[in-house]
Amino acid sequence: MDGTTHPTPARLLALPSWVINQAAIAANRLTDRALAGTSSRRQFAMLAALDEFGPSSQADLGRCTGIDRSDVVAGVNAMVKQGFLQQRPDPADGRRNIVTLTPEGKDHLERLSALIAGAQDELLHALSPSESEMVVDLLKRVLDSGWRADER
Amino acid sequence: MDGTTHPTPARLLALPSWVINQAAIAANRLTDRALAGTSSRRQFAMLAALDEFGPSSQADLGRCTGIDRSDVVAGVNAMVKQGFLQQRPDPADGRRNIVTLTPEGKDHLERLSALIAGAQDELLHALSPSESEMVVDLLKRVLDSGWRADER
DNA sequence: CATGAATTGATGGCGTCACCAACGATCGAT
DNA sequence: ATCGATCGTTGGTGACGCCATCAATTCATG
Repeated sequence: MDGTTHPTPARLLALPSWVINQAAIAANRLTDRALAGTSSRRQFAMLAALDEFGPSSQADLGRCTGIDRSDVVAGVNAMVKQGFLQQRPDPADGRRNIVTLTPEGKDHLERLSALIAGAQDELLHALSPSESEMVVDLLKRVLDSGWRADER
Repeated sequence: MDGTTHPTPARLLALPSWVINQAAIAANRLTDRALAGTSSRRQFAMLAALDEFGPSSQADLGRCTGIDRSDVVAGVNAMVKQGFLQQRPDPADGRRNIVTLTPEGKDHLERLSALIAGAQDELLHALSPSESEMVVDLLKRVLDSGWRADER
């Protein structure tokens, strides 16, 4: 190896899973830096879900965001403590907690959303808008083809 | 929320970073299951690099695979212990260790390669070959546009 | 040649993440 | 009334990405 140049092995570049993972590493690093400790990506996902679907149980929250039930707990607790979420038992089902987005939570969501939007631009500045759209659409089809954690 | 269906929030589907990350989660899960404890993804990357570039220092190994120097150590030690790698000091540079792929390591690499190839097919079975190629090419351009860990 | 900057292997640690197993409580269907 | 499924919760696991630091060594500078 040269020492000054660091080419990537062709065997890795030929692996979609490798390339996708490296892209995800870059994407996560950029968004984490953009968020800069204000919140985690997971919490943003939960806020976004609550904003779009309204009050939900924690299990539903986890399902639509792809987050494990057990991991939703910590996120909900933290954001309740911050005043972004409200948690109350479901009167119609004693098992469930109904989680609601507070106005402060909504504000926080919009704040985070702006920060994350900037990260997207950094991440994809090498691609044209139509190319960016193409990557996203293709990857969405990959996701739709299955392979959530519990399935299969 | 419905409880039986679990739609993904549009705000997340609109984020390239989110979609890429979810795809990476699926990709990693599939490859990890394919490897099934025979080796880690990291170790495969290191084997692939050594096979393609020949004996390298640990630092170079880490650079071309995107693995931190400190994490290369553990991987090398483990694979030396397994007989897949050989480690000797560089006579020309007292700081470096020269890591070499053994014949057993080469065999192991090919074994892992076959397992991982299967995972790629599972991952991308919803896309045509040309579409798969397109995703990979586009993501490679994203990677080329920078954002390795130490830069910037 | 002497000095300081840079690189290397290595250790230890950090926080996040995805995931799993289990539990008591509760609900639903039979 | 019973059994299976679902809920929130706890606890834990392993891999991962990353960082700070260290002594040893090399290299570039004067």
